[in-house]
Amino acid sequence: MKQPVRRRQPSQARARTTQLLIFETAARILEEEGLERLNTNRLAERSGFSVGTIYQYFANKQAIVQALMRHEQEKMLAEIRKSLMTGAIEATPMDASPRVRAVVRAILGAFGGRQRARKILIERALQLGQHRSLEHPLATLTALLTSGSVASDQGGAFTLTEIDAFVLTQAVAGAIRAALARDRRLLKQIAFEDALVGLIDGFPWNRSASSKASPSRSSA
Amino acid sequence: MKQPVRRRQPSQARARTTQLLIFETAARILEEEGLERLNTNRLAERSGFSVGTIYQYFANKQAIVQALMRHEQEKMLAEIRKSLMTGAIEATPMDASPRVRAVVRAILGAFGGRQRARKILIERALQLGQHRSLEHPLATLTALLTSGSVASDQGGAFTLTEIDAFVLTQAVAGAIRAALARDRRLLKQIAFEDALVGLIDGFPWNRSASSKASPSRSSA
Amino acid sequence: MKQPVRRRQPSQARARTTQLLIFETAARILEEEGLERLNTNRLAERSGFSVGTIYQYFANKQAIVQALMRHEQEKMLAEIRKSLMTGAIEATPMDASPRVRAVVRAILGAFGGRQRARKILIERALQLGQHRSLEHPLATLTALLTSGSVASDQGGAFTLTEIDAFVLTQAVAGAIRAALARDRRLLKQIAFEDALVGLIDGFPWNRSASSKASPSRSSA
Amino acid sequence: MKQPVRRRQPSQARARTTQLLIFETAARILEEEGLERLNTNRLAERSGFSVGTIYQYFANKQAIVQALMRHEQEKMLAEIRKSLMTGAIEATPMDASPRVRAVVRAILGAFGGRQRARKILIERALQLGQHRSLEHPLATLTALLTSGSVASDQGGAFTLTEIDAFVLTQAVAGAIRAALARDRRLLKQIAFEDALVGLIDGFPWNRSASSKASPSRSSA
DNA sequence: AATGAATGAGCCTTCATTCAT
DNA sequence: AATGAATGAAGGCTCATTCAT
Repeated sequence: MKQPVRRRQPSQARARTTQLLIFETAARILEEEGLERLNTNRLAERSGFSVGTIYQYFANKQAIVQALMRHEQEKMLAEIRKSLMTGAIEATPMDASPRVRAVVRAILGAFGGRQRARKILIERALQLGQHRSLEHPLATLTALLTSGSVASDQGGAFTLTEIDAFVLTQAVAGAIRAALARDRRLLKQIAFEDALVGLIDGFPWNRSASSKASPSRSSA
Repeated sequence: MKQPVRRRQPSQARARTTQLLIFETAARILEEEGLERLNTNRLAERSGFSVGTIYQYFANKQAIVQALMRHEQEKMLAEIRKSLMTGAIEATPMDASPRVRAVVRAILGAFGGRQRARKILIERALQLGQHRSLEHPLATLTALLTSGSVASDQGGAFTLTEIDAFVLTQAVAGAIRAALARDRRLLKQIAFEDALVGLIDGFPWNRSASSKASPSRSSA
Repeated sequence: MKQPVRRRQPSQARARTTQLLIFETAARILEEEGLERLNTNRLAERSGFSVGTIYQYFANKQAIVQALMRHEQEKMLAEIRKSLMTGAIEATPMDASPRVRAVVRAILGAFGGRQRARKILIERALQLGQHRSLEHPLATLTALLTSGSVASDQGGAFTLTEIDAFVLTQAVAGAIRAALARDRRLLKQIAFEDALVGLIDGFPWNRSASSKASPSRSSA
Repeated sequence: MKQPVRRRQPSQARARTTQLLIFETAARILEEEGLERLNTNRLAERSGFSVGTIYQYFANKQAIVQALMRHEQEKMLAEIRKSLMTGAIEATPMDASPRVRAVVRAILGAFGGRQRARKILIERALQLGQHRSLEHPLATLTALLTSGSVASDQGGAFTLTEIDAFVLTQAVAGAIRAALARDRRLLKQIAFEDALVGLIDGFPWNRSASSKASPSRSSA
């Protein structure tokens, strides 16, 4: 209904900080009070900024939620990227592939661990038919996985076929989504993390790297 | 401030019709426009009744949604009951157990096939912590399954243990819930129906009856 | 369902003005149209502000009425305080104590002379069981009367015992309340004012200043 | 706004009963739930009649309240009349004039002892500027008192001047009204009744009948 | 005579958004 | 850049009143 007003492209450091604080506040409200209580006045109140300021950065309420979603996805991707590059975490003893676990942790720890907020944002994105934007980080992850820049735990670099990468990422995303839909506390349980690690770790990509596929799986 | 006002228990035929029309309209709005657009004014507008009339049947907005949920559940249960009693549907050729398929169809066809509405209502019930009320129809179904009144396709009556019935019903409900969470169009695909039929049909209940492996399947 | 929302503490000059204008309008509606017509829409209409603005200052309708009551009481108290300090008014010839008359005028002139509004507000406060808050200004007045800071017309400062002050203030309040209950036009008649002045003036407190009259009282 | 619809003049016994039951219910609601809760739907619910029936007897809500007021006043007058005629009550020992006490009791007992309802009705009548209708029963009482048909306790019949009757009735009405305004529980206290009896009994009418006026009063 | 389903104006309240400062 | 007072559309709900049965 409104002509889209050009919003300030935050270039200054302060401006960027302001935006981050708004995101942080919004996520907190979502997590603690729910979607219904996320209104611009409350956001202004809890963030310490005035409504006016908020509207200096976002065209409208919807834009806030969408930008928050994108922001969290980007944070998650950055974490995953880092994990893939370094793979350096305190590995659980007997852990087949610490790098895989690092990725899983990055995914599960996304949205600052705020699972209620995560659920709400995903739900909302689906509602608005933004399946695409939901898949975007997955696509990026897929690109990473297939780019050949990933070092295997056995020392050699390896790549996934696109199909394999797709299936793998969708499977992980699906499991998380289902857990959110059923009981979001699942995401904080180590058994759930283990299951995901197992899922990824058991995937043929590792095996194919070591050139020995699991027979039981191939017969499945 | 207000004490919950007793609402008219519709006794006249007209009143009952009105209530059903309100339900129908609410479900339609849920399906076509979403939860956010389900407000009393819109409901009045689309149903053709005035707001006042609506409030003669429901104490408040929340009560409408809850009553709708209960109503749909009851309709579903009635359908299931009927299917279990007669089992007479146009069986798909090669169908092992037409009765099972009838039940599955009743479940999948519940909510008038309005899967978005179904999803919203389930979501909301879970949000309100009404896991109990969600399980109520399943419990009833369980009772039916364990009551011994169900005639097997092989001619003899048989019963499920409570545990088995619980697992079976929860499994079906879980599959449906997951499908709703992921892509509600799934529920309309024959493959999904087949999978559910397979799930139920393959369940040990049949086997235990003939105490060997399922003959119905081997005959399929 | 709602937790009481903190309303803006008006800090800017404009905000304060707005609040006063809302009070003024509310009082006018009460006086001219009665309690039943005091609704937020009408208040918005007559004040020239929007409903939204009104709700930026008051949590709900009830809060408006209560705040108005408190506001009028405070105005009255301020007037009384001033009268007690200066006592300088154009004294009616033969007037024993111009200061007393000033106080009486402050009391009678309270609520901007809007006696219908005054009656409604008092009635309502009593209905809500807020006898306490009704007595608060009287208590303050009592404190003033017993604080010793009041200069007598005969030159010496004097004080009332708490009991005497209580009786005196209650008597005045009672007379006014009764007049409001019977015929609020009474409050505008000079004879009524005279009667109150006589009541106060004839009260032993003056006499005790001249160190004769009832010794038992002065010793109290 | 509406053309005044002719309402049924209740001629049948049942109709009269219906009307009385409506009155009774309205009074009860007023007493127990207050003016705000006196709405036609509630009235229908509590009386057991349908709204439609109520509207068969009263043109609108206002008419109900007014008719109730009139009805209660008439009941009170009838009681007074009876008291004046017979004077036969179980007289308290030492009671100067049992007839006077009977009248006082009739007045205080009016409205079925429902003082909250009484206060509301009086308040409302005043609000609507119906001072006239409020005075009507008093005028009738005055007429009774001046009609010479009242037998004195000393045996001879006597009469009041119109002025005296006016003052007397207004005084009593005023005391009651003030008591209602301040604390309606007063009306149920025997001391209050005593005070009224004393007021009436001490009035010169009795004395003048016995041709000895009270000296203290003449000096007043 | 009686019923009660239906009506809808009107009230309270919230919140996204604007704009003067 | 930031503020926050002001706006008003929109939504929940009540209740006096009508009318078909």
